[in-house]
Amino acid sequence: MTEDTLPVGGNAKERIKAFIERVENLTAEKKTFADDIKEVYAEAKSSGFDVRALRECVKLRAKDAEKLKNEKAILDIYLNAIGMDFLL
Amino acid sequence: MTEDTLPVGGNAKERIKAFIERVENLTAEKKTFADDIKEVYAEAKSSGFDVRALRECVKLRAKDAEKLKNEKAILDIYLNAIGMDFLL
Amino acid sequence: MTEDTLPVGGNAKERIKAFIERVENLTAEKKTFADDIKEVYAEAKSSGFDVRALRECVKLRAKDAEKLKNEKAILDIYLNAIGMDFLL
Amino acid sequence: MTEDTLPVGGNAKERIKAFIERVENLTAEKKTFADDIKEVYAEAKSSGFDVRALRECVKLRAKDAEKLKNEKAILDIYLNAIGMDFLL
DNA sequence: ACACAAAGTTCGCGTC
DNA sequence: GACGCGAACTTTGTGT
Repeated sequence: MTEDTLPVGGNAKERIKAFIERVENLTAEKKTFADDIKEVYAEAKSSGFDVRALRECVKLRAKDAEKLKNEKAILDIYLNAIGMDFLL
Repeated sequence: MTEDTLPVGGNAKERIKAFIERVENLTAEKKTFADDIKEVYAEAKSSGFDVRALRECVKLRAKDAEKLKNEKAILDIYLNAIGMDFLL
Repeated sequence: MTEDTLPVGGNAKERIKAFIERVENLTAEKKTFADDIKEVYAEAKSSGFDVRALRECVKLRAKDAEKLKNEKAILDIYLNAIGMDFLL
Repeated sequence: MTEDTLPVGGNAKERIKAFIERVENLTAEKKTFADDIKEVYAEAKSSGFDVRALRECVKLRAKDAEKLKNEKAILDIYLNAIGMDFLL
């Protein structure tokens, strides 16, 4: 019925279903943690902390410190060039 | 030194660190599952299946069937209007 | 002051500023059209048309017809495999 | 043929086509400028400038200076809290 | 609070 | 093999 675009065999349907279900299960697990992360930020916010800054910290901590220093050094040059020294 | 933008108290630093670490831990867990999902698709692909179609199936299954039918009905009208009947 | 990360020369600052301003001007123009597009959709919506379907049509029209037919054929096989025949 | 989901009238097809074509034309214009922006960055890069920093400058300049100062002040507090003082 | 829309990030692909 | 390009997904912000 459907040759040529599928690794034929009578069980192609079953295999397709199996792949999809595996993805769905994993996606559900993943969502769990995504929701947990949101909760943490919500808790932080309701405690008076700045969520934007927290997110930024997380992002920065995920990067290599040396690379970070380099990038900051370069950016500072450019910021100075355009007169935005107040961000240095 | 830093009052006013933080829920003061000498332990603000510790609380900030705690929030960030909780997020980082959850993010790591989340990444685990994201990676697993990729592996499933990679396995499917190397088995000869079409990853794009699989992804689309997953996306469609996540939606409500009735809503899906509705949307398809409307889209078909529009596709017909612009002469793309071969997609019906 | 800034050696090594910049194509030196006393006018590096000016060149940086010039690049940035060129980008900003082009960005402003680009935004004009982005806004116009939004207006078109808003007008369509307020005329009773389905914006989602319109967006989908635009996306589909931007693709090659042959490729589109192929993709649809494959997707149909997969949808059939998972019993979502009502989307065929 | 298609009543109920459309602002009926025999010219619904024409109106749909018109909306889509307007969007397509505007999209083409928009793409022109997007391409121009890329060219500017490419030129800057081939002149030895740091594209990442230039993009960052553009982004920062688009924001309100006061808000920027505020955000930086807050972020600095948080960075200090987590011991990333080298980014101050 | 929910959905829609916008932005940023990531991934896969084609090119050189 | 790397680089840039374009598409897709995720996440964030907003408006209802």
